[in-house]
Amino acid sequence: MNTDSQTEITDDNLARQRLRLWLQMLKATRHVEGVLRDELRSGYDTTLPRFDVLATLHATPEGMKMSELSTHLVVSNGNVTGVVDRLVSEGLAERTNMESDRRAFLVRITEKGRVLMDEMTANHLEWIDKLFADVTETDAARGISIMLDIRRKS
Amino acid sequence: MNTDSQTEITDDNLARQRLRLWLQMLKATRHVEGVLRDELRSGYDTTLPRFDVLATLHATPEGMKMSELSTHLVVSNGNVTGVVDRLVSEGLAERTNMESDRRAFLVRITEKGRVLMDEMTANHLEWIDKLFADVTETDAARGISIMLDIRRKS
DNA sequence: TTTGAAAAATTGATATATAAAGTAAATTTT
DNA sequence: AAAATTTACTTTATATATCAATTTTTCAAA
Repeated sequence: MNTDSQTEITDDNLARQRLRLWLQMLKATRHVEGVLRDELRSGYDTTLPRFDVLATLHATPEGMKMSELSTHLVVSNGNVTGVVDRLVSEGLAERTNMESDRRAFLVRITEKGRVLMDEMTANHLEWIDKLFADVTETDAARGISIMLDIRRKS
Repeated sequence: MNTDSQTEITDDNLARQRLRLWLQMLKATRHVEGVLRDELRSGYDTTLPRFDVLATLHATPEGMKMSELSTHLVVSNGNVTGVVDRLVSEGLAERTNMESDRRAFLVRITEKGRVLMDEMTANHLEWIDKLFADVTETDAARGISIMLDIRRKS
């Protein structure tokens, strides 16, 4: 048991510093999402969730299961169902039945989706590069490490 | 104009590293939000957006305008309207007309809200402290600095 | 001081999101 | 192998979110 008052104060300060980091993460994330959302809407008439799913499929041309998509994007299962529904109706993605497991679907990007994403991902990289212009390579590496540390917990 | 091929490769690597940071920020943020959401629902039968607004009001007992709330939380104006509506109907927040500007409202936490938040914020600090347990004080400071750098852009 | 533009909120339409319940298929248990 | 679980996904209900349009007020300029 920790009964040392100096240590308690130190622990409390650390906790508050961690809280500050969390609040700043939230603000920064929402800020970036806002900019990306504007670019996607004005330039491509699409939304961030659709882009996120399609970008994932673009990076994995062999396709993914619905559950793999939701795990990768850290969103709920039902959420992915709806977004993929719209992508399919727009002809940008396709659902294929899996012969190995008839409960599951293999979701894949279509040729139309691939062509679109070839262009969009290049722009996306530029948007991020501008937004993160003040972040050095060292800081980026450190930031990535911190984010991984956070996600490792519970 | 940059025509040096070595520099181009370096720039490209940096851009890709920044993109990696962004993707990890998104994942970490969603992970933490998921944990907080679960705690708030199971422990207090409330939601993350409601908590975020109420926590802001709790930290500013003199109250804030709707637009100040939305700016602070980096969400849209219409969004805040709805969340505050529910907080008011639950008796946790109140709207007051501003004599200085009849277009605006002053939103304040109620006594009932304050009592509730006194307890919730303490728990919230603990949840974050656990989730960020692997983040040292130095890393937290660096992380905060990185987040501020990002938000300063555009 | 009247006109015009900007600011503060709300509203309505649409798209996300989650949670919980439900369906169907695959696995594990007994 | 029949029963109980688990897994993969969808569906429904509800709560966020954004955007665009609208209302009301304020502010600035002619």
